[in-house]
Amino acid sequence: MVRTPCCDERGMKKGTWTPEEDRKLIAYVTRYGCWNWRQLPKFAGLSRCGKSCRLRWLNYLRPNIKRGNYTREEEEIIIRLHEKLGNKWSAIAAQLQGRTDNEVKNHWHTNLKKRFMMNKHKDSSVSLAHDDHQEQTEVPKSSEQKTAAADLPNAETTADQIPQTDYLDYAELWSPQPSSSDVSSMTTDIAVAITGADGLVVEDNATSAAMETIYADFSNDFWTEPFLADNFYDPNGLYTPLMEPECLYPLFDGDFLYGSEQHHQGFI
DNA sequence: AAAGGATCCAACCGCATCTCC
DNA sequence: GGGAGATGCGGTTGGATCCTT
Repeated sequence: MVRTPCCDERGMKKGTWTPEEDRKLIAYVTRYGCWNWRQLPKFAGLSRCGKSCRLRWLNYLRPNIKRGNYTREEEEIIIRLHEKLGNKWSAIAAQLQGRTDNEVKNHWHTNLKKRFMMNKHKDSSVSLAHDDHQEQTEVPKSSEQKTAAADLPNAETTADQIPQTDYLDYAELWSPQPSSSDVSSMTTDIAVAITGADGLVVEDNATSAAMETIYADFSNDFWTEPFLADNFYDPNGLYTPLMEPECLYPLFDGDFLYGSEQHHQGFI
């Protein structure tokens, strides 16, 4: 959204991603997987560094990314895990299905931190002893973080299973915004979302329109025309990536990837 | 209505860690 | 074991948008 497009000294484009770039990246990763981020932009026809492609995919384009408002439960998990782990955003995000570390980090800095500190300040007037404990846990030493991370609950862990502290009244930390269960948009199934099926929400920002354009484009040429990377065919098979399941759209599991007419029509 | 400040969040940067040879 | 390259992670930036005056 934000950065002014520019190029670095090697001609690599920087700044905001265009719908066309998104389309290329989605097309490539869904078809070939993210086998090598360094090489990927070259084969995908992108003038971006691999790092930028990876970030864009992981934080924005990959499937099952939940966007929009956070639920009470999600905020509770973030607060509790942040107490326990510190700024281990990836570990925290791992406990929140569909949330990225970047998004969790942003949400913490823009919403939760403020309220957390206010609450902390309020409590400090009540109990200094508790505050001391909090100072320890809020900025854990790296070794302590590692230990805590090793103790992390698995992805199925609910907020109730995470140890609570006795000095926080989480009820005062909740966002005044409506629960995301009411209004949040979720790219649980991007492929379905872009079909415009009844009852489905799309992205609530400018990119949603871009995404629709991207996938609309698919109906025109992506599934019927050879992909750009095919033009770079390497007889040694170098271009052929390992298909990493986590890099694929769930919808693409099974026959759709290979052209199921039924799925194809649903997708478009 | 306009100006200025505050907020939000996508994206970049640099360092840490992992993996492979 | 160690060096090089790839990937992951957290801190930070900065422009768009929202809010207040």
